Amino acid sequence: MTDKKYKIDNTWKELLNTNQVDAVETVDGPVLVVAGAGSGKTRVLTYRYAHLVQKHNIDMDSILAITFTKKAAGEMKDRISELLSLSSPPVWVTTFHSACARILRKHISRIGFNNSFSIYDSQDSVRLVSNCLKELDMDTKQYPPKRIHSQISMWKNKLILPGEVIDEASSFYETKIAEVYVKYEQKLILANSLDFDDLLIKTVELFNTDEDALLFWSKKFKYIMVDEYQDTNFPQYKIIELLSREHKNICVVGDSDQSIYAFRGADIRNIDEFDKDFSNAKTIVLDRNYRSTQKILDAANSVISINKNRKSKNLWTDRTDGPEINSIKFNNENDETQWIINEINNNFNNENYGEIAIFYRMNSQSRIIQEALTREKISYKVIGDVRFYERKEIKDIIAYLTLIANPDNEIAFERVINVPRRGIGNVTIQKLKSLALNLNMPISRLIYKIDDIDELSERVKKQLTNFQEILVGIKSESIDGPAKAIKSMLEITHYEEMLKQEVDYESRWENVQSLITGASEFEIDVERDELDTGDPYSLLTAYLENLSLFAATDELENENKIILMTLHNAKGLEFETVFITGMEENIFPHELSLDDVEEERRLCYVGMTRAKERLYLTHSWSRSSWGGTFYNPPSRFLEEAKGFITDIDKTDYSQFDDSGEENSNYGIGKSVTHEVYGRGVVIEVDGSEISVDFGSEIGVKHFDTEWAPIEYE
DNA sequence: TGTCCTGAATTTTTT
DNA sequence: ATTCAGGACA
Repeated sequence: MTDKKYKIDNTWKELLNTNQVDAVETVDGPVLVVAGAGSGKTRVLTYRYAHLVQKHNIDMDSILAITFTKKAAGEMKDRISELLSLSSPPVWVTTFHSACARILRKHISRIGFNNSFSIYDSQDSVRLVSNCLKELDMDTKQYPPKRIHSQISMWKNKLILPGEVIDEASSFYETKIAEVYVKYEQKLILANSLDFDDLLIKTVELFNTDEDALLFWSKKFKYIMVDEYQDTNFPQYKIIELLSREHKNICVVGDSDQSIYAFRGADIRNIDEFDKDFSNAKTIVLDRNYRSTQKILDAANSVISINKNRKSKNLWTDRTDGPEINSIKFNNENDETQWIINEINNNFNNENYGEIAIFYRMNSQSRIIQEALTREKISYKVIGDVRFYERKEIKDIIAYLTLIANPDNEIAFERVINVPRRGIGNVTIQKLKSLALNLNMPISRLIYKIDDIDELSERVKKQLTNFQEILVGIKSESIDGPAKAIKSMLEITHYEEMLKQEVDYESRWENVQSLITGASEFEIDVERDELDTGDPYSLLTAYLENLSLFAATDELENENKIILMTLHNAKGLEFETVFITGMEENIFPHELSLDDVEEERRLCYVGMTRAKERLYLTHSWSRSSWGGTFYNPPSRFLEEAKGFITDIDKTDYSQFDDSGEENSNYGIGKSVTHEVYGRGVVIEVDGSEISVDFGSEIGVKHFDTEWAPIEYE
């Protein structure tokens, strides 16, 4: 969609319908915009923003525009920048979490934290839970850290404190988890760190306890807009309620049919009760769909209408023409993927790949699609794929930087104290841990006091001193910013030499190089006036925050690449052609979500309504995962769309058969073909274990020749 | 302290 | 199918 530049001369009104214009022009007081799928919600929000700036002369620093995902925030920034011809995007068009991070960077000291706090991502948080369990002598089998963490997160989102949980625990199990919660909170404080939930909760706490801070921020933001309001949770509701107290110019936009985040505490109540929470609220309904054909709307409506307790909406469009929606059945996921690629090749070329999106329920489903696209040399982009930042080499480097910015970060410390190997083993770490526990100080602080610790051998003390010197060395160069910090970390720790020992050294080193590139770009882009000038490491801190809250891979540019993403990530976007894959029971709806199928159904509705022209729903008779093969019946959502979709049977479309051949003569340098990865070269043989290099895009994979689907050429 | 081996876990969705 | 953590052993 190309928006014309916003001009004050009212020509912009020609692009909008009456209700949309109303939503743009109603700037004062509470406004609820009920915006159905494809009703031009983003356009309304961006024009409203432009209108505030141009017509009402509102400073951009006084407008807070909140979206849910990093991707949505990026989209909105781009479109506003285009409308207003800005050279750099407005700072306060952002996600809840990063808005809160920014607020807390300024004022968190007022509630007893240090402004240089670290942000723990989910991985870090789960690790911290794991540490708590160990300290409490609890079995991680009986108490899986991941599940415990999500329970803790649920409590936190309801603003229930550890003490209250302890008091009200009704079972032994609950008491035990409550104890973990207590410890977890203590450890976070000790580590001067916040988890994702804390970013919201501490902001609420700040506003509730510090009148000045609340006044500062609620006076600052004269206008507040919140997108995807149906997905706000309780702390988020609190934050906007508090922030809008002063000016009361709060505009929320949402659609309860598209609420898909209940699993992380989103509460539809927030949007349903908006007019009770904010008195004299005006409601504007956008029910004209500009995106999809009637066929697509009919099918989507048919599915969503199954949900009970739903305020029914009447979305309409004048696009009565359009191709059929096909529901296609395959033998297995390889055929499914291959057929999709052929269909793409028949209808598209590299000029218009950008119009295609492939959706799936969970990220793991994307692997096979990526591999097939790579093999076919079709350019694609995976959205929301955080794996880059989860790679070991990247996490290691980030951990060093984190430790510079916040020496109290326990998780980062444990990660790198012996990476690269420097002879500090588990025994030493355990000693340091129990010592730290006794002294109630972060383990990372201890290394500055090693001379006072008698339990350690001279050799270990020397190694610890060495580690401390490494940190000091990196720190002195980190003032120049993250890129320099990374380079000096690599140099001082001889990290590359360690990587050279790995079989896939080259692709790992490439990752390191792109991390440095990203850091340099960040240094150019960053809003320097937003930084805390009192802190010499604020540039580094900002970079780290950017990493944990905005992955660089998340920008959705017009690159003419096929877009791959989860259904959750698809919200708010639109494409000419959409494939929704894996339409099978237990996949979608996912087997772990069967207790809330209505939410899965909304997710299906969101996915279907992304399509403008052409929608494909595909499913497989069999699918392999966990090294086994599973047979799931077609998704119930296909049945629910019956009458509006056309079934096609492609189970005779056999591109892949299962004839496995035994091979015995593997040797270094031989070419092999892998069923999934394609051609590669054997680079190492060790008994029945071989390593195969599939080139720079796929990298080196390790197989057991007894099992791997490999053939000699 | 480091290495090798075995067995278990992995896969829900996002910040 | 692949990776990872923990335990035994060098």
